Amino acid sequence: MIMSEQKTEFLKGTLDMLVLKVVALGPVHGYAISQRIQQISRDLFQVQQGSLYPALHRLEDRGWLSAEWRQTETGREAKFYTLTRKGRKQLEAEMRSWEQVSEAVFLILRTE
Amino acid sequence: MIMSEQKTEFLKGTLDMLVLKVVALGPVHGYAISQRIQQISRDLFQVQQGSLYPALHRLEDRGWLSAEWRQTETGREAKFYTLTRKGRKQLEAEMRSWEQVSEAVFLILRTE
DNA sequence: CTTGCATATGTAGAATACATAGGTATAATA
DNA sequence: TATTATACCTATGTATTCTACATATGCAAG
Repeated sequence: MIMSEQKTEFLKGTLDMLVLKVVALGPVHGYAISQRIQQISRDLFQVQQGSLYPALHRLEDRGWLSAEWRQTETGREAKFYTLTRKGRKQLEAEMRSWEQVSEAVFLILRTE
Repeated sequence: MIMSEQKTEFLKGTLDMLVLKVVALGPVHGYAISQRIQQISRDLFQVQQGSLYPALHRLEDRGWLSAEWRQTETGREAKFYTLTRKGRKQLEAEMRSWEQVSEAVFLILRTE
């Protein structure tokens, strides 16, 4: 994941959660996932293909996503991903975890 | 860094910033840094020594921290770290970056 | 019709950071 | 005296991600 002209470190570990979240909005193929993440984040995040596709396979292997070849609106073959029930639970857990972490980080950053 | 009974992924990349921030509060030795991070985060974060000391050396190598052997209040020798000017700039940059990232992450998580 | 672009998926190799697990040594305390 | 808390350190393994590359299709412009 790239942050335009910025350090990317903070994103480590969030990719899976962000992908799960985008898929949770409805079945999508990989390419569209990276576009949506970029759009919603107002161009701050840009998921590289070399990060995205391994991540999708990883999430599928873990049973959090299921995949199916379908046609896109433009008539092309693409692999559409859907969130499984297990994936939804995982997403919820990760979101709770993220909130706790970001809160604790802010606690430390605010300390004087 | 450990999160009690939770996933640690989200912390990746934040360790340096948190360490810089704690050192910014005043000169401290490594062992105390890990304790403060744990205290301030209300036991959510627990920095392992195998993560902390390499991180301190990394930050020192980059010129963000300077180190000096002194005596602790209990009369023991310990390596006290101070934030350099370069380190302060780095910390400020990382904090700005973190805020942007966490905001963008929330943007995506909130999307419906 | 062919050139180029956006779309779409994938892998190999390297970099990085962190955790695990081990080690040394001293002061305090039981 | 033995154990615990303090205080430092490194070697190794692993997971994630980036860089770079490879492949292929649909469509529009010329």
